[in-house]
Amino acid sequence: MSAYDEPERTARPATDGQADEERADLLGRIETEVAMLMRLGEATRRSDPSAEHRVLDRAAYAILRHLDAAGPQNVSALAAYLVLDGSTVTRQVSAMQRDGLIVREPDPRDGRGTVVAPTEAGLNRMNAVRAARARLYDGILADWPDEERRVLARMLERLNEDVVAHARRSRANRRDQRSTNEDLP
Amino acid sequence: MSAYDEPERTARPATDGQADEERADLLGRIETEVAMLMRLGEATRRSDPSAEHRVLDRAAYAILRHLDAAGPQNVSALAAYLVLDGSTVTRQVSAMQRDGLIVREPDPRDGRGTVVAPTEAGLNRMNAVRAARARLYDGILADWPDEERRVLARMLERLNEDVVAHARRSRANRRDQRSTNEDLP
DNA sequence: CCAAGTAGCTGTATCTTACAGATAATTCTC
DNA sequence: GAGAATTATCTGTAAGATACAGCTACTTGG
Repeated sequence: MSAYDEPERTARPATDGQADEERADLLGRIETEVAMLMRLGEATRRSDPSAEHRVLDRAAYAILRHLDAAGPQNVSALAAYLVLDGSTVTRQVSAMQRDGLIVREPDPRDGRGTVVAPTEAGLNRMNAVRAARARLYDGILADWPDEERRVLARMLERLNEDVVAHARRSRANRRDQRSTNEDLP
Repeated sequence: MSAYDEPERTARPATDGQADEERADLLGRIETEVAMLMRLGEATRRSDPSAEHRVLDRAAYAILRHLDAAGPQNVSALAAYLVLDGSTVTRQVSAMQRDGLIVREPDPRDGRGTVVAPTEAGLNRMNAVRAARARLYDGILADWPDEERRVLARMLERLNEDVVAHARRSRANRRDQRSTNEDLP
């Protein structure tokens, strides 16, 4: 955890000020664009005239996708994968159960746990939403040649990997700090 | 709504089925990653140990950036640029005024309007946040060589342009529909 | 000068998520 | 094993971000 405290870069060869500036500018551009993209998220979904986006909450969709891809899971595993608080997953899962999208059963291997599995209806709904979103992005990226789309996909995948990794690291850090603080009073 | 029942792909020229499939898969990947990135937004900001992110709301930051880049503006112009509802901007701007980040003056050229301008304090705050975010992204992208970062920035910029264009188009569409409907009854 | 349109504001509602605390079950330690 | 520490889930509550509908004040085109 000490690699974390250090701003990771102290004295630096003064030689290459211009390159440094370009690096800083790049970060600024990336930061700006990611912020914009995140802010636009809701607007984009709402802008989808096909209304399919309304049938699944953000987290619900992500949960179904992950259950589909990785099989039945308990709440904690979902929360960890999705970088969400357990309480959030619990609530989403409750709503999804009410709507018949998933089933919840006690974990046979751990009496505290609950295993969540998608239902047929849940998977159908997910696929419908997925298709609608694909159409939406096909519209947004109408002018992009395939090669560019491939590059975009690759970049986003790598970015997300690193964002997730970073979020997990920081979250773990914060947990540690909290429990350390609790010792002090 | 009938497109909904169909699993999205009926008879289709069998000629190029493979390329089509790859295109669909690409869209799926992009859709997945954008959704994930948007969902991660809050987590990422919260994960920033430097806490600067707390001092500015999402929209407040975007507003200051735009005021900085494009000069004083009235509320509507800000809303249009940021793809936000006017009421949202109004509220943000009120809070920002309370906090001394911007000043609001009647528009000399239009008695209905209000011109919003950043204060020194506002710009300082924005720059602090910007720097903190740049640090954050430098950490997230620690393993990325400059060339990759450049590609990422370019891709995100183009994606956002198209997302914004699409959101505006759809928004206009919806407005038209609404007013058309109003005529009917 | 009046009708139609526009800018901004306020009330209210929705969605998404987190943190803190409670409960129950599990695992570790001696 | 008995008690302590840990973990999984759930519930209560709160905060942030944003939109839509309706209001007032102002502007503008005939």
